[in-house]
Amino acid sequence: MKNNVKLARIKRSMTQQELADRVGVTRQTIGLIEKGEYNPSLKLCVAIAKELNKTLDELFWEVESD
Amino acid sequence: MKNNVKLARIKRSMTQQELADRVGVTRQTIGLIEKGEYNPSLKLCVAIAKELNKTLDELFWEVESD
DNA sequence: AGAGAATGTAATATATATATTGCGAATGTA
DNA sequence: TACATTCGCAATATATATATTACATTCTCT
Repeated sequence: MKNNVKLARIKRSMTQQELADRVGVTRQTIGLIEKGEYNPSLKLCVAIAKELNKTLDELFWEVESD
Repeated sequence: MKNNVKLARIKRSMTQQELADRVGVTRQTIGLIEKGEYNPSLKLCVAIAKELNKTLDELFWEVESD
């Protein structure tokens, strides 16, 4: 479950805690998603994408690397 | 959690059972996702999208209606 | 070097996605 | 009519996403 969340978050100079608060989860959840160890729910993916001004595809579709 | 899964599946003339088999879940899970009552995992969303030759955005991003 | 913020990570608890089984309704078709 | 296919829809069981709490590590700033 590789993704571009960490990259997009840092570009917007947000902390994990800030993003977590804005999408209504804990910092740990964001951390594990960024690490690629979680398989997050669609609802959470959408919330994260909107918060980071990205689409689902930009964050989660066929991510090559970072 | 509205989406375009049912529409895309029928366009490819697949049954719920076929799609379920190909993405490795049960027919019930597909049915509930199509009905919009589930909050599926990202991994499952990606599997469904690939099976239906769509992207995440096409199936799950800001779906207006069907 | 020290302090504070941001992050990594682990243990246990809880909520919920998904499986399993089964039945009923609608549809097509022989 | 009868049979098969597809789908809707329950009830219960299981797996796993997420919360909670806590501590360690890394980085930045003074």
